[in-house]
Amino acid sequence: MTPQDDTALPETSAPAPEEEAARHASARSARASALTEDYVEIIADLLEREGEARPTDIARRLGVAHATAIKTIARLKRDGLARARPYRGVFLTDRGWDMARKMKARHQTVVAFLLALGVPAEVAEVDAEGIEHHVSDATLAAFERFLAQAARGDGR
Amino acid sequence: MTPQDDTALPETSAPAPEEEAARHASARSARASALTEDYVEIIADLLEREGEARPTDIARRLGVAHATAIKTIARLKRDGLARARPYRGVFLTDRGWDMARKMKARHQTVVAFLLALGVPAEVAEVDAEGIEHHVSDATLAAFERFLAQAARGDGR
DNA sequence: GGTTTAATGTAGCCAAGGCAACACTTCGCG
DNA sequence: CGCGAAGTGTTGCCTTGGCTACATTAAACC
Repeated sequence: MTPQDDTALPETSAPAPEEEAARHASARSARASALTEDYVEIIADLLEREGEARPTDIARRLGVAHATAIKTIARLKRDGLARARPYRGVFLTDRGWDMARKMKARHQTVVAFLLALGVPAEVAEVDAEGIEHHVSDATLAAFERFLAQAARGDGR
Repeated sequence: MTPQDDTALPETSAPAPEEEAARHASARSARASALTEDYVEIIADLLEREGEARPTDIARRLGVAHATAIKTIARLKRDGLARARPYRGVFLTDRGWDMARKMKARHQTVVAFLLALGVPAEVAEVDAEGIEHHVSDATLAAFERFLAQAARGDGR
């Protein structure tokens, strides 16, 4: 109940009301797509690795009950990202594949970036799972610049 | 159905099932706390800046209807993060202030880090809003190391 | 002091994303 | 070929986090 922390910080300037609202709206929307992106990414991975994506495997990978996965898959179908026929596995539409490719690249970049920063591998994987959905193209590009530079020998 | 995974592709290695599920569970739970953290952060900011935090202002900052804010505030109360009496504004408990301080520091670090990486200011603000909720202590520490190093003159 | 206006609160609706319980297909194996 | 196990699908329930519409309270201004 006591602020007490007014420790002479450079006092961030007062927020511009509309802009802050817009930022939060944007973060909310990213949060909303995050699950969809996870599903698509996992389905793509299963299709590539195993040749098929079964609801139970998807659920297992996500740590969720199979009923939940099936319900979400229905939404993916409704939204034109996946196709599926009863008992026949799940497939991606072209749009689904596009999203999957994008997310896979993004995931790899984020993980590589965190590792390059010195974050322990297990932590990097966990954090990347959350961060990847909130990284804009501009920030992703900055990550890549950093990686390229680090690869060039850190010297710059 | 065909394993075929012996091919020694440089491809990311097959996921460890339980671990991946745990990672996703972790990301889901971070997603769930994100909203709470945003509310607490904003309430703290309003209290420090204006001396009071009114539901309408909170709602405006978040870009949601006031009814939504009020409902969420009730949840914060239920969870022991805030206190509020009808028509008397919202206050934070000690736990609420703890969370607020943590999130504020985290936010500032993430923004500073992105800026240092060369991300444009507006983008950094937007991305930070999403990223800050998914950055573990270890990763935050890595961000701080980077900042310190950059401050020391980039050369290292 | 009464009236208008702004803020606050309440109610009811919706979609998402969880779950458990139950029913129905498929498929592998004896 | 049949049967049982594993996978799939359905149902109904819960909580969150949005919304609108309406009711109520507090504050501001004659």
